[in-house]
Amino acid sequence: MVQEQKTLLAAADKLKEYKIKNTPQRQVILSYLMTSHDHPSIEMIFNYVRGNGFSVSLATVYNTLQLLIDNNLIIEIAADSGGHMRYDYFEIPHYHVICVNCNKIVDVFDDKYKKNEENAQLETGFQVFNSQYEVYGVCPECQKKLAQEA
Amino acid sequence: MVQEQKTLLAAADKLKEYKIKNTPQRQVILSYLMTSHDHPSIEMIFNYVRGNGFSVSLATVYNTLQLLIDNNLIIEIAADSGGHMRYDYFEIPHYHVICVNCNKIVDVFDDKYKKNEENAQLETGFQVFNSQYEVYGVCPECQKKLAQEA
DNA sequence: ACCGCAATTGATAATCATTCTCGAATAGTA
DNA sequence: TACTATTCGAGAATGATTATCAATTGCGGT
Repeated sequence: MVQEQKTLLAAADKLKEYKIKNTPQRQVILSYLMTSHDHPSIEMIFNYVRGNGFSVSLATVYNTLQLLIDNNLIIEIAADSGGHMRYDYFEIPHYHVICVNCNKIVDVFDDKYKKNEENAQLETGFQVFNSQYEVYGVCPECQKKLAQEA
Repeated sequence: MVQEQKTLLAAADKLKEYKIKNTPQRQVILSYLMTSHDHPSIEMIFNYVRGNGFSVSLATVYNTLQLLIDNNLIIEIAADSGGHMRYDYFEIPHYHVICVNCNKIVDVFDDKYKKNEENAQLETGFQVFNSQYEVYGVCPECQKKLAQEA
């Protein structure tokens, strides 16, 4: 069995686990997010699904992503400059370091930031179920580029 | 001197400090963000400025906010459901606890989350200059409401 | 205090991401 | 296999954001 089929099955299992009705579109979108680490935009997801021989419309991509967000399977990242939302499968807690120059997003698998959730709950009385940490800076490549220009 | 005038002067000082050219519109917008703690949306800011007898267009509100963001004077908060961006003066580090039901935003003045910036820099080689932490949950009021409905 | 000019404003138009609509297709169940 | 609620999708509608550009204005230099 080729790798591609395995990840499709993994996605199907995950959908079943969350009691989300399975469709080819949902399977492909989720499997893409589960295996790729490129924090794709809506457009990238749309192109990926069509590029792999599945039919899909933009409306379906939007609907599916919202559904996965509501089920806490994925998160939405606001990559500020450029203004496009990006999406990320979020089984393992991690945070994002974002380059404000080229919008690259790098994962850091460290869940220390999650410890603040407890405190947030105590301070505010909110019933907390998730949190997100994002760091802004300039990536090594852009540091070089910007130094040359100056 | 009335309070309102004081905050306008404070905003003017801040603009000078950051070498941003002073205009009435910028002064009012910044003073609003500096003194209000209601994390306003674009629309709220627009209405506030007009409501206080200053002329302004939406384009100017957008431009001014982007300028203040670029100067790290304010930050943009993605209040997910509803999808409207909210803005917050950010001199004193704090994080936001957001109600996913009513979109209320509560400040928690605790900068422990900022400690992760150092690690992010080490892990990724990025030159880090800022970070943002957001917690998602249900506020006490909405907890009651949702319990009653069930 | 005034000049000159680069920067800003603002009304409106243009753009473009996202949501809506609703008939057709489909998944899951019995 | 048949049934029914759900989902899909093409295109239209919406609405937030950005672009345009002439008129205005802030401000450093004189």
